[in-house]
Amino acid sequence: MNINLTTKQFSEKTGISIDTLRYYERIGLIDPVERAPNGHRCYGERDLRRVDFLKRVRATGMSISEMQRYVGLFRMGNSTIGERRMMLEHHRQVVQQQIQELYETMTLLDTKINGYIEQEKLLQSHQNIDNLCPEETHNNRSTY
Amino acid sequence: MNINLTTKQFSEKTGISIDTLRYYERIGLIDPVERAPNGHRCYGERDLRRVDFLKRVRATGMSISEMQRYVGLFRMGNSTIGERRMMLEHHRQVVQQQIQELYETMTLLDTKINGYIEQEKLLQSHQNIDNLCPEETHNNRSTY
DNA sequence: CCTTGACCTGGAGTGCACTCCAGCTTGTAC
DNA sequence: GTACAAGCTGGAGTGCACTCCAGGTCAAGG
Repeated sequence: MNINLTTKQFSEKTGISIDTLRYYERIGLIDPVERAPNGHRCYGERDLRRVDFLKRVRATGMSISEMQRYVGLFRMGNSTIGERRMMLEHHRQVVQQQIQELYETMTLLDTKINGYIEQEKLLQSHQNIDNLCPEETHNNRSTY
Repeated sequence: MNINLTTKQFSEKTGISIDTLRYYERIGLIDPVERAPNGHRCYGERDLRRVDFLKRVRATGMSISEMQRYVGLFRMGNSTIGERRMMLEHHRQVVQQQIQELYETMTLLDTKINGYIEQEKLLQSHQNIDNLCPEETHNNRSTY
């Protein structure tokens, strides 16, 4: 079951660029990757699981330095489990808030989209009567 | 009903820093704000509505250049309504995907948090029997 | 043997979205 | 009347998270 991927393969599999992978290794987000005899990196399952995790938290707004802190705690062993749990609980809250905000924005977008659809209909009908009241079609509400 | 706010008041009301407000004006995201006789900015309702909108889409990941494009279209009048609607529809999709991703991450976080809680309990009980099997408490799974 | 392409390293460069600064004017409080 | 906060401008600086680059090694194919 052990996988053994080249940098390129691993990059394609994770969707993270080669440069970013090396960067993550440099700054300690992933442990030094195993090397083939020729010095080339040899990514394994462990790396895949870790990068998947990092990718998820990164994509949901955890900063690099926070991730570094988390990984640092992980390396220190069991004594830091409480702290790690607290970090994840904190991030969970952040994620929760983001979801809230996104829903609110989606509602706003729906309202605006519907407004635009209405305006488009109106413009259509005004066109049909040969643009008799152009000023009426120029809805100059100040809201974007 | 007309409001008339100083830069500072407006900044506090919108939660956007003074510098950012002036920056948004500079790059055309908001129209030149009215001025008091002394040259100081005088933010009104129109600005408030617009900034609120910008803030929302910004917070949900629309880039500055996209916002500039949208605002540019707005300025061009009714002929761009279709395009604006399409932009908002596109952003709606982006928002939708973000929500999806956030939910998935939340599930992951919950799993991890519960795992940590279990481990904490285990450590607790091992401590109670005076750490007889320390290697067992050192759960060395390779996943962060 | 030579080219091609994937990989390596350390370090420099990039783009985004602000954020800060110097040097100025203006308005209010003591 | 003088301190002091708040405002103004144009331009420079910052921090983040990558991303690119020069200059090199190595392995396989023609």
